[in-house]
Amino acid sequence: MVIILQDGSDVPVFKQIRNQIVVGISEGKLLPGEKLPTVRALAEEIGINSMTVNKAYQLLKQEGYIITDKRNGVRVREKFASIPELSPEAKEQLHQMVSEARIRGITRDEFVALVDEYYASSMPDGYLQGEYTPLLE
Amino acid sequence: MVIILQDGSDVPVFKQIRNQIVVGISEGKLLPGEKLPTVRALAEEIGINSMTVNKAYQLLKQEGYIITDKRNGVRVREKFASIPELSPEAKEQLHQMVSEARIRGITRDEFVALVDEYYASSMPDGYLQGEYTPLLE
Amino acid sequence: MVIILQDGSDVPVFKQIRNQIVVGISEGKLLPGEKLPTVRALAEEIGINSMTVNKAYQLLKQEGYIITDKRNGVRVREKFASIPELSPEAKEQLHQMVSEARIRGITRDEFVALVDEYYASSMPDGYLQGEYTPLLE
Amino acid sequence: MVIILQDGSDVPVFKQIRNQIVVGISEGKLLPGEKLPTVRALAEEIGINSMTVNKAYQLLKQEGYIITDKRNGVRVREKFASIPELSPEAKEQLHQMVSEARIRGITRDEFVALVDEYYASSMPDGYLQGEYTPLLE
DNA sequence: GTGGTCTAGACCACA
DNA sequence: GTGGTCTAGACCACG
Repeated sequence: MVIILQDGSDVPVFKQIRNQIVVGISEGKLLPGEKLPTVRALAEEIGINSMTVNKAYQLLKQEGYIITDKRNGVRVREKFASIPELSPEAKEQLHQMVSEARIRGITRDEFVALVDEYYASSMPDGYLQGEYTPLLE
Repeated sequence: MVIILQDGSDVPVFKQIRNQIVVGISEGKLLPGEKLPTVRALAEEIGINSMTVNKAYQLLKQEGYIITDKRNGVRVREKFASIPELSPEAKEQLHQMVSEARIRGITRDEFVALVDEYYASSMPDGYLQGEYTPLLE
Repeated sequence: MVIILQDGSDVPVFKQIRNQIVVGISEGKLLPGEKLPTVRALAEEIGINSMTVNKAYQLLKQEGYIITDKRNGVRVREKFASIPELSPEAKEQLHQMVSEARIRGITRDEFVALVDEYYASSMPDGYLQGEYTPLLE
Repeated sequence: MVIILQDGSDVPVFKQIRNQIVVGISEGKLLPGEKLPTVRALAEEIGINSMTVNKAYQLLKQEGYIITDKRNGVRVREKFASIPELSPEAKEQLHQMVSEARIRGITRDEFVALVDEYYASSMPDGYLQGEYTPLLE
């Protein structure tokens, strides 16, 4: 999987990495248990400092998306907990997005069509769910 | 309309103000053409530096949500263009949200239910649309 | 409140800081809402790099112990959620400690006496509990 | 006795082994004088490098939990000294745990209940005590 | 002035 | 060779 950094973005580099890996997991571009590049390798590949990659990995680890291990390096978690609620922050964000869409005159159906498009990209229901391994908020 | 600042939020204060005004417009708590408080008045009301309120208003003006008028102060725009596309940033944000929801095991229907809830809060179709006055991206 | 760094300790500096602040909150040496030193000030005070202090603060923030804010700097959270369960890691740690105590011949009563001693140092029941603001594991 | 390695744990492998053996002794799953598997056997059994097992055994030996004997291999110590004090590190750890429990709103009685549970799993008073054979700190 | 991010380069424990 | 920690110094957005 390739990480592509947006140049002038206001979202920090470490978070861009984190975001793209999360999307990758959701869409099956990163398989459960798959090994991720080492901190140093990824840093060199995308031309940034390894501490920044480290920061991204730490965040992903702490959120429960990946597992780091001296023996095996960094790997995508095998199974994810089923937490059928968005975080309050995500809900607020969605609320905000709907408001802006509404002002643009985007109808409910148009909005939902976009949601469906993204759901179509991600893996089928239950693909990642398994034994209880809670994600942190 | 009351602006409520979140205490420990990562969202900058000026953006919190901007966000709440946008939601207010979408949900009819701020009517088209309605006069907003002056920078200084709002700053005093919520107990922050007026530079910060100014920044929020500048952003809202630049995005086309409000209009500043020498005679009448700041007012909500009367009519908004119909731009039936989210901004690329918003789309990417939605993509990201769907991905994270997917990993949590949230189904398409559960997600859409949330969207519907927020659509129910906002004003009916076409409420704000009128003569062509494009929003800036 | 003074932070004292253990020199040859194998526990990382940023975690020592985090630990001492947590104990400080529990024992009332840091009051709810109290302002903590700035990143730079604390770094200088204990003679370490400010990124290390930053790391400690980030951790505390993410665990819900403190609130960082550009306006007000860093402050101890006002109210903590009541989560009447230790984390699985903490339970395992306690299990381990009891096992080692047992081998040393320390009786249950001797062990509990130590627990009581530490409980006596901390603030009374409900001192920090309030509206729901969940701690992260 | 079976050693089970936690996959994504922050606890180093050699320490996980050491910990489980200590708990095993305390709870009678490893009897005084019982022979432990050889380094190579255990390494193969749990699928890790034998250097790592060696490290665990060295630590256990240094702490006085096991005895290596040219003729008989590695055995659990027969009798342990009565040292009715936790190590300073363990005390500090307990202090830390009580502080965090306190902030979560866990009462003294709830905490002690957990301690009792672990004491119930371990062997009765004096089970391992005998002639003076001091543990190293 | 504040927290937050990033760099380049070093060192360490673990495996 | 791996992840993790720390440093010294720089820059940025927010307020």
